[in-house]
Amino acid sequence: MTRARQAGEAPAPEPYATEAICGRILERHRDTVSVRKAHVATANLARIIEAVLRLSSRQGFHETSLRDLAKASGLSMGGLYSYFDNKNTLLLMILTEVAQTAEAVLGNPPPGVAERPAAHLRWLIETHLRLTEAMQPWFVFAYMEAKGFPAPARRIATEGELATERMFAGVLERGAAEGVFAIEDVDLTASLIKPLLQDWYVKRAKYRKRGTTIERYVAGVTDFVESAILARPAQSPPGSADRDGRNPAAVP
Amino acid sequence: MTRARQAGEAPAPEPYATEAICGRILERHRDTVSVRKAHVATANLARIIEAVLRLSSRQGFHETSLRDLAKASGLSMGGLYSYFDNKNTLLLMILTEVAQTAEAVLGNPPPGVAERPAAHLRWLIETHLRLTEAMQPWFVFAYMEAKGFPAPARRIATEGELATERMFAGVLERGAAEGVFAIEDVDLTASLIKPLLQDWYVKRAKYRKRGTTIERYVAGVTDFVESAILARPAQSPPGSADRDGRNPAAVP
DNA sequence: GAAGAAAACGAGCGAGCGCTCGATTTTTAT
DNA sequence: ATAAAAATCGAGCGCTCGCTCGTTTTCTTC
Repeated sequence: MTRARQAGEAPAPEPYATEAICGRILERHRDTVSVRKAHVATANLARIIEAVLRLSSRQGFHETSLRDLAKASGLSMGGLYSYFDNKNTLLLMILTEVAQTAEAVLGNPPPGVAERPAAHLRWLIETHLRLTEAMQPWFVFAYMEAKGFPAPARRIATEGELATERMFAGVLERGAAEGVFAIEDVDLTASLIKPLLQDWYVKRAKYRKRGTTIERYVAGVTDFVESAILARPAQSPPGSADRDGRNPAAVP
Repeated sequence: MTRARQAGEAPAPEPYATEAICGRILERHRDTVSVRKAHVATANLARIIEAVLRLSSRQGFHETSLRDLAKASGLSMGGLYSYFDNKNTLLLMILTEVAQTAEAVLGNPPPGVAERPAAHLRWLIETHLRLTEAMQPWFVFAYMEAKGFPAPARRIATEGELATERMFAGVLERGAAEGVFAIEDVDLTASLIKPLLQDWYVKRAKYRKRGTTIERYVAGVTDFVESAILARPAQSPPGSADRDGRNPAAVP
């Protein structure tokens, strides 16, 4: 996904800065961006996307008019259309970048990790949380704005989600086969881990207000998940203890 | 919240049918609804809300025009305005109903349950899941559409969420004090349980496609949470096992 | 079944939307 | 310095939006 930089160009010190990400977007959309000088195009695209992420987080993408966006990004109405051919394309640029980045980062565990399910699971949790922290506005946007759009945009978002869920399911499967994890339903368990990770960026404001650090959250989720699924050799299987409180459902 | 019905009126057999809920909404908004005959108003309000929930789930509330809504509900443009004074009020009607129902149902455990934390936690999980299942379109709407709206609507939604989270924190706190639960950080754990419950209605389509029943999901979440937090007398505390795979974060 | 009240109707209003395109400014090359 | 090319500009177009209000239909009552 990330291409090697040309010699002489300064190496990006911060690969998840808006400008760096927009460089990658530009490569993927050279045909829709009519501005040819790369550094100008990258800088302006970064201002546009920074603005659209900020405005959309407040009022939603649909409710963000191109006039608002022009004002916030410092370009004119017509100027914007040098960077995308219509508003939907702008949305797709962001969604595909998020999906591709997530797949590229989470799909490449460091050597030695993938072989040990317990370590791999740990790495997936921590890396997922740190990636979404570094690109928080992007992931929130993808999560919130994917709904209610023409099929292609929706597809990209849900496919991306399923892809990472499948990574978790794969690790759990291998761990269960090796006897490291004790899991009844692998797919369901993978489904339950996903929202624990999404909560960190979807409800970021709540955790910020409480002063919860990412280190604390990583540790909390890791402990929670491991306590739930790690095989405990000298003990009865989970779910068999404390079977008292079975109450009739209050809702018919 | 639910008032006693007048004698002679048929008792509602299904308290979470759209019509029944709309009856309650009507009581709360008698002043904004100009139609005076109760059964006419209830029926039409139900058709309006059923339509707006359906259309919004596809395309979002903002993107649902009142012309679409008029067509889908079988009323005219002007007719709609006999039931709300502006589009925002319609949104607030739904949000407040969801928040009030959740608080009323979850805040009233059957006698005997609230005294035993383990049973109370179980009841909260199952009741939350069954309530959101019975009112799924309502909860999805509240979750998805609360963003990007004037402060009051946003407030209602986030307050409702925090209220139920506090119920969980309370139970966990009591259980930890009694030694039934082994929990390091009660507030963080309560925060982690919430998204497990929300996932059931937010990603309902995924679970439907997989054929996951609500019974299966209730059991899965209950086991997952209990395995993570139930005190295990004859064992080392959670988080101390398998501390090998600590890897450096891949994301700076 | 006629008269009054209640409810429903839908064309029309101003405003704001996404998008275009000829004019203008800035950059590059000679 | 100047001309060609690239980039930017912003008023204007057609359209849809939320909302109104005089008219028509339906229901109630005697």
